[in-house]
Amino acid sequence: MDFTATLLAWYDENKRSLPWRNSRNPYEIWLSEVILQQTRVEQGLPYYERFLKNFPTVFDLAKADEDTVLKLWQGLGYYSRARNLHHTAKIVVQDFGGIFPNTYEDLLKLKGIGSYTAAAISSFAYHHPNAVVDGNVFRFLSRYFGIYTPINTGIGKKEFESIANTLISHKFPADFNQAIMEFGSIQCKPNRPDCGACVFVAECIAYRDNVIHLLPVKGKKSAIKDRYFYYLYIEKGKEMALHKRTDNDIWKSLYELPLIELDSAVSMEDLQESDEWKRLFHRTKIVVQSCSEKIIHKLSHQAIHAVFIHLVVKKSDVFPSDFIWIKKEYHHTFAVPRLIENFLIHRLAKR
DNA sequence: GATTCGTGGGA
DNA sequence: TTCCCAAGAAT
Repeated sequence: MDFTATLLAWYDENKRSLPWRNSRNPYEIWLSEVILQQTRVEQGLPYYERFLKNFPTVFDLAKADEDTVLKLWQGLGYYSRARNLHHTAKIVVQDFGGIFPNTYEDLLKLKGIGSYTAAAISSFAYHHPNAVVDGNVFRFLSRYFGIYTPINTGIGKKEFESIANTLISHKFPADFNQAIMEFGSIQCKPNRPDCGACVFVAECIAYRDNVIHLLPVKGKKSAIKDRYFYYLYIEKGKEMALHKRTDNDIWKSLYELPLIELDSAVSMEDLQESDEWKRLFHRTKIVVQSCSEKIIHKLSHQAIHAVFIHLVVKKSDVFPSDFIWIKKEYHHTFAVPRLIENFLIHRLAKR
């Protein structure tokens, strides 16, 4: 058997049953692919079900508020995906009458759709022979062919896409793409794959050379930056303050507690000497109720050192206009980062 | 083209 | 504890 026949035979025997498989609805495929970007199937699956239930069609998604979309996305991370998803839904409805583009090139023009997702939609929905290259495909092909080009470079990406596009079955492009990703995910795993059970072991260059654990090659990752967040849980009667993040930074468009960010860890005394603290509270006498232990929230490239400070202020106190005052019991209707959600649910609920 | 965008699970 | 990394894309 040749490569494709071997792969498709393996897939037929070993494929998982997943809700977006066998769908040829471009909206459902697009939704699943965006949710699954840099996300494990098990983590993304419940989000896929919820999105499809709340937004059965692209028209439903297009007419929703961005805040509603972000709330449904809460906890999944990489929130630009949700904003781009919503933006693209509106484009598809307004410019294309709700019909998705059906070529790789036109799909690539949409926000949130890169080379992988364009290939996925064009092959799964329209059976066009565009090869998907995700992390699973990088790993499998780098080992099978013994390729040491770093996969996280432009050169590497082009090289592997070129190879995948020469391999892809023109008769079964959708099944081929599903199969090669499934194979990388289930059989050609990152750690200690069971090469004795592999249908490609006889031809695998990395196995022959005993370098399975060295492939794929990746360039070094950038350093982790430390940041120091002092979050203010400000109570004013039955209300509390929130703030919406708008900068091009982590958690853009999500809500959070009012924040003082400093460039180092400081004591409560020093915090109250900071310019931002004075700007917020110079005209009022606030009462500091309590202060949490430092919580270290780890992201891919940042470590957030967070402290939550509980304050009580008077009805007459005035604060910046970008503060949003909400009834305390409504906090769960706002999309917030996990760090904030954990505080609101666990710490706050204990009172 | 190197960096930056979250979160959670497993070794 | 720490590190890796998972159906990538935008800048």
